[in-house]
Parts: sequence; C-alpha cells; structure tokens
Amino acid sequence: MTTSAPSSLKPRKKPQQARASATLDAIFEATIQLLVKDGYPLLTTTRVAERAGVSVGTMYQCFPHKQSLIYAVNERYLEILAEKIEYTCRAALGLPAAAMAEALIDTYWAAKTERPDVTRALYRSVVEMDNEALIAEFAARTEAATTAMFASASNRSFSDVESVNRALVTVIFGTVRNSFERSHSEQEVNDLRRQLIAMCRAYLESCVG
Amino acid sequence: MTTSAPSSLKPRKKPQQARASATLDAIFEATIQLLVKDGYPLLTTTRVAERAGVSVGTMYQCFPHKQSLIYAVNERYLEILAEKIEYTCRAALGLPAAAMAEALIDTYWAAKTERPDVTRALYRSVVEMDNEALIAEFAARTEAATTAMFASASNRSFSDVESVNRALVTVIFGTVRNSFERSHSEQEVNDLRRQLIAMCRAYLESCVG
Amino acid sequence: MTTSAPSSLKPRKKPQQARASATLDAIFEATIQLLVKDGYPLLTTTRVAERAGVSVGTMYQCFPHKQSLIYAVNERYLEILAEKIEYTCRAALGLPAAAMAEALIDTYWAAKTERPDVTRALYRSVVEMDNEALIAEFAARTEAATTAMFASASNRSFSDVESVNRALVTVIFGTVRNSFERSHSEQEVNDLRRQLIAMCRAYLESCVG
Amino acid sequence: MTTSAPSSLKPRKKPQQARASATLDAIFEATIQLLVKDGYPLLTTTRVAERAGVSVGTMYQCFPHKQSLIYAVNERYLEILAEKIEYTCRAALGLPAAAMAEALIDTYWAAKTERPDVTRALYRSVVEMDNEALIAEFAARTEAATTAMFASASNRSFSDVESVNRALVTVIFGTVRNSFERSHSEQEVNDLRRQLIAMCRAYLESCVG
DNA sequence: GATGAATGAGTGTTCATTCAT
DNA sequence: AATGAATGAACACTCATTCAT
Repeated sequence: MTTSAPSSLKPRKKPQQARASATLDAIFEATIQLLVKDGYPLLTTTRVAERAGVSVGTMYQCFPHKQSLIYAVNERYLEILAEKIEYTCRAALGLPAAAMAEALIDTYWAAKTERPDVTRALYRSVVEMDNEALIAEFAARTEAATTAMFASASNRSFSDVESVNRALVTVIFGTVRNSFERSHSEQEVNDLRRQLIAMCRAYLESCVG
Repeated sequence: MTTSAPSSLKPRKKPQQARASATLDAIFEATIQLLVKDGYPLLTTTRVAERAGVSVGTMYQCFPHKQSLIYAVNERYLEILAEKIEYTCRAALGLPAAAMAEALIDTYWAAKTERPDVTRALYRSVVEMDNEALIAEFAARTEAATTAMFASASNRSFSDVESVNRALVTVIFGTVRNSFERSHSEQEVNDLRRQLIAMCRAYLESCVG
Repeated sequence: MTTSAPSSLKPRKKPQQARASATLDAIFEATIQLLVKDGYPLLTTTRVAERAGVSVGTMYQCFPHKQSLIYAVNERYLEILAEKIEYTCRAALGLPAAAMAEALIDTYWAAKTERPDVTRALYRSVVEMDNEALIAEFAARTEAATTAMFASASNRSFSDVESVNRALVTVIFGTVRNSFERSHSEQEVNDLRRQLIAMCRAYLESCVG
Repeated sequence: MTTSAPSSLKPRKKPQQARASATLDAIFEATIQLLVKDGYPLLTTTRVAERAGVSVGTMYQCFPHKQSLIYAVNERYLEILAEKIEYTCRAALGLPAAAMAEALIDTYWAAKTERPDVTRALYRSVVEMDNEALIAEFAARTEAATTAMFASASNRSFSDVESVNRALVTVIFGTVRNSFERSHSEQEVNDLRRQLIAMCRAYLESCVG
C-alpha cells in the first residue's frame, strides 16, 4: 500500500546544505504564491524562478521538470498535513471514540482553513501530475495513525475497527473538501462542522462492538 | 445563491437546430473521450475538432474559447446529475428520512460510478475553468430538491431542516468524491457505502425535532 | 541498396498545391542562404522562417523538426545533382571510355562549382542529420547511371565493369570534394582537373578487357 | 601557405607539465569517446569534463571555448596523421614512383581505418569549427613531404613535380574519404584500394618527364 | 456558413560560460 | 590552482485563435 513516488518526479537535489534548503524553500513559496495569485495555467517555470530569486538553471538543478516541482510542492504540503494528523492521533490515544473523531475533525479542518487560498490552489494544481502515488502514500500514513487511535478507544471496542476507521476518515476528509468547494458563509461552515461531529458521534454510538 | 455562468464562458450557440445540436453532441463526446484517453494536458482544440468530425472554425462558432468548451462539458455533466438527484428526491417525498438519505446516496454513487473514468477526467479538467459559478448553481438546484424532500419526511420534523440538509448533502457528496480519489477495492467501496448509510441513519435518529 | 529515408525526416506536406510549393521553395532558399551566410550553428528555425517570409508555425507544418528541414534541403540538392549526372551519362552512351570519364568529371565539377559556398555549406550541414540513407540512395542512382554508361563504351569491354566503375566514381567524387576543402588557386584547380582526367584516361587504357 | 591557427582557437595551456599533459590527454580521449558514442550534438562541455575526470573549470583553463576543444582534438589527430605520412615519405625516398604512391595509399588508408568510428566522428565534428587553417596547415606539411618524396623518384623525373604531386595527394586523400562515406563491403574496399593503386601507377607511367 | 492553413506569442528546457569559494 | 553551483540567453517547438477563401 505504501507506494513511493515515481523517481522521475522526485526533486534532484536533497536539501543537504543550508543554502540549497533555502533555495528549495524559496522555490516552494514562489510556486505557491503564483498558484494562489494567478492559478496553474499562468504558472511558468520562468516566473517561478524569478519570484524565487534564482535563475531558471538553478531551478532545473533542483527539479528536472515542471512536473516534479508541482509534485514536490504537493508532497511537502501533504507531509505537513500528515504530521499534524499523526500528532493529533497520538495525543488522543485512550480517549473516548467520539472525542477522537472530534479531534480529527478539528485538526483537519484547521489545517485546511489556515491558508484557504493555498488549499484551493493546490487542489487545482494537480492536473499535470500523476498524483495517485502521492494520495496513496498520504492515505496509508493517515490510516495507520487513525486506526491505531480508534483501536485504543476507552469506551468501546469495534467489531471491525478498519471498516469504521475507513468510513470516518473518508467521510471527514471528503466533507471538508466538499465544504471547501461550496461557497458557504462562515456561519454555515461552523454549523456544518458541528453537524459533522454530531454525525460521527451518533455513528460511533450506533456501532457498539 | 443562484449565480449564473459568466457570459464569456457560455457557448455562443444554443442548440436551437437539430444540426447544431448534433454538432454540439459530437464535440462534447469528443472532448470527453480525449479527456479520458489522454488527460487534460493533451487536449487540444484541433484534436477535439478532428475527433468530433468538424473543423476548428466550426468549433469556434460554438465555443469562443477552449475554456468555454470545458465549461460547457462540465455544465452538461452537472445538469444530468442534477436531474437525477431531483428525480430521486421527487420519488422519495413522504418516505421516512433514513430511506431518503439512502436513496440519495444510491443515486449519487451510481451516477458517479457509471462511467468512473469520465468522472475522474472531469474532476481533473477543472483547472482552467472558473468553476465557482457552476458548482454554486448545481448546489442551489440540488439543495432545493433535497430540502423539499427532507421537509416532507413522514416520521419526524426537523428543528432546522436547512442545517440538517446541508450537512447530509455535503457529507454524502464529499464522501463519494473522496472515495473516488483513493484506490479502494470494490469490497471496501461497498462497505464504505453501507457505513455511510448507517452514519446518516444514526445522525437522523439523533436529531429528533 | 536503395534505402529510403526514415519517414520521420520526410517533410510533412507534399508540394501538391502551387502555394505550398512556393512556400517550400522559400524555406529551402532561406535555409541555404542562412547556412551560407552564418553557418549551421547559427541556423535557427525562427530565423529560417523569418527569412522565408512565413511563420514558424507554417514551417513546422511543412517540416516536423529542424532535422527534417536539413534533410530535405540536402535531399533536394542531391536530387538535382543526380539528375545532372544521369543526363550526362545518357548523353555519353557509346562514346569512348575516356570521353565518358571526362564528361563525368566536367559535369560533377561544374555542378559543385556553380555555387561553391552552397556546396561548402551543405557539406557542413550534415551533423545533426542521419545522412547514411541519403548518401546511399544518391550512390545507388549514380552508380546505376555510370555503370550503364561505361558498359556501353565503344572502344573496349571491361572484364569487371562494376569494379572499374566504382573506382572511377569514388575517385572522381572524392577528388572534387577534397579539392573543395583545400584552398587551391583557380589555376591549381584547373590543373588538378586536367591531371584527374589524364589519370582516368591512363587508368582506362591500362585495363583493357 | 603555412597558415597558423587563429589564436582564439588555440588551447590556453601548453602541455608543459606532466600533470597538465595528462589532463589534456584525458580531455582529448573523453571528447573522442563521447563523439564516437553519441555524436557531436550530444557533446556538452560538462559531459566531457565529467568523463575526463576533471572539473569544468579546469577544462576551461585548458580550452577557453568549446570550439577550441574541438579544434585541438582535430589538430592532434591531424598532427599524428601528418607524422605518419612524413615517416612514410622519408622511408620511400629513392624508390620508384609507383612504389611511393602505393606506400602513401597504404599508410593513409591504414591510418584512417585503424579506428574508423573515430575517423567518422571527427569528420562530423567540424561544424562549429573554422577548419580552414587546420586543413591548410596539414596540406602544407603533407605536400612538403610528398613533394620531396616524388622528386627523389629513382626511375623518372617529372616535368612538373608540384602538379603531379598535388594531383596524387588530392586524389588519394579524396578517394579514401569518399570511400568512407559510402557503405562499401570489405571486399569492395580492398578492390577499390587495388584499383586506386593501379590508377596512380598508370598515371605515373603516362607522365614521363 | 464552414473550412483549415496560417499565425506568433509563449513555453519548457538546455548548456556554454563564469566566478565565488 | 581547482572546483562546480549558478547563470540566463537562446532554442526548438506547440497550440489557441483568426480570417481569407
């Protein structure tokens, strides 16, 4: 299940030196800014390099194609997101199941809402990229963490933890994404979040093991 | 809430004549086929015209830009989807709420699964297109239908039908989309569908008005 | 022996229409002029198109790559050269062998000297191009014509016409090319031509069949 | 006639030190290997340096441009070739003229055939380089040696040694080159060599002084 | 109306060359 | 002296769009 990225999409240079790492950061930030400002179709390698303050040549030293740049930006984004989820899951070990679901919802929603334009821009940057592997790896990491969490629930044991877990994760992540695509008011979003929590709680209560 | 499409994205020619309509159909079909076969980045106007059996010139009569073509294809897709949902909602009027949710889930899932490659291809075709308006219009139509449905539920009355409805719709649509992005096995997908139904039922039972 | 050109190097558009043919001519002429003026390394597709008075796009309509352009220019050059040789060979049928050799030398030398800068430029344009096929085809056509010619010599029959023919052709063509690379004075060139004729005559007299 | 190379194409550093000379050799060898393996268009300064085991910087110490590298490689190749010819000419002093011609043919042909891929690769490397001077210098050295040789012929004295010599040299060198461009079988090549020797002998016999 | 040849701005990418370390 | 990361001008090539026929 842990598919690793196609090597052709990997950045060439690992951030071994401080300088190179700073360069990578600048390139990532430039990419995201341009994605947010103008959208994917106007994202050219030249403009990214310009805004990052490096030459195109240097950029191609780090990323052998435009694709690999996009890939790396998404990879880093998902890496950070996965870390947040793992952290939340560890922190919630042993709590009642409903509290776990609520923690997961809060974390995911907060992460996505922190820079909503970035979230949206990255959702849209995916066209040219083979993102199957990326998604699969993120899913694998995430499900490992959430499964461990729900398995440790204090108040109940599930007959089929994997099934319940998969349902919760898919529902939560999917709901957040969908809520992002619709232009809800802030109040509507908050209400939606409450309803989602309620729904998960009801669901968990309904499946006593 | 009923935002209509930006006029620049609308096809120039409405399908008033049989001939024109056949042309439009051919163009739509060609677009979808190419999208499925080669993906958005390889979709060129020339290739679409070729495969549709019309000249580029003719295609530009119908769609003033490439964008408007993509827009129209998505619009038509959502139009059909909305009709299916409206039909389901009308048919479920007066049933118990849980049956309504189940019917909605079945319809939506079936529609998306019917031609899964098309579903995926269209999800990915959205880059160049300002899809806010499209989504908003679809959401408006859908919510009108589902709200009317849930308001007619035989077994209970909701304190806040709009809130419950928004939650259900967002959760269901979001879950389906997310399940589409993950590479679940057929068995996992079926199980997920059952869990989603269970979740909605538990939720509906928990919010007795 | 008659190897035909790799299809990837062939021009896309056959000169079926008067317009297209004029375009092709303009492109060919532009290519040759730039080759003569600035040499291969400065020959860019943009400059060729500019000088030919067409857009790059149109040029790429005719020639799918830069390579195919260079290939076509050389092909056309060799085509004309081959025709001249064939004409000379036909005209010399039945003459004494020495007269044939002289006619061949005169024709080849004149053809190459007509536009010496073009000759030199094309010799140098060959780097990026797989010219094996081109040379082979030219050689095959040429040898067919010269073999037929020498076989009809009035004064003698060769024990091995093919061998004698190959020797004469290789020597003559090679000598001309080599004389082109050295910076001989006009007088030296004329003398060289006389000596070459003398050499061929002496050779032919020495191999009485 | 003794034109020396344009100073801009000369290598910067003369092989004064053992170390530098080893570096030069490595660079030359790397260049030739890459030329043979991938052809001129894929020959980049970086790859040459890599394969030679030196840094680009060091390579640019030795050769101020890519051109000068190519120039130097060809220069060295012609230097060795010229030495072989000079050696042969000295060894043949006083022999009959026909034997001289045969010795010259043997030497030249052997030198070119020793590493035929190198021969071909260098022929094709000449595009970017102003090779007039190189050829001229080689021609001057060569003609001095051959003229001295033919002037010492035991059996006859030529009315115009320079003219005869120029003819022989141009014919022999040109024939070998041309035979290299055509795809002759080994048997055909051998026969061609015999015919060329016969031709030179017949020619020499015909021009008794 | 319909056609499709022509356009040319704009793209990703390379690679000879430099220069701070 | 030696290095090799950084540079950026230059290139081959594409493709949305137009418009003469």
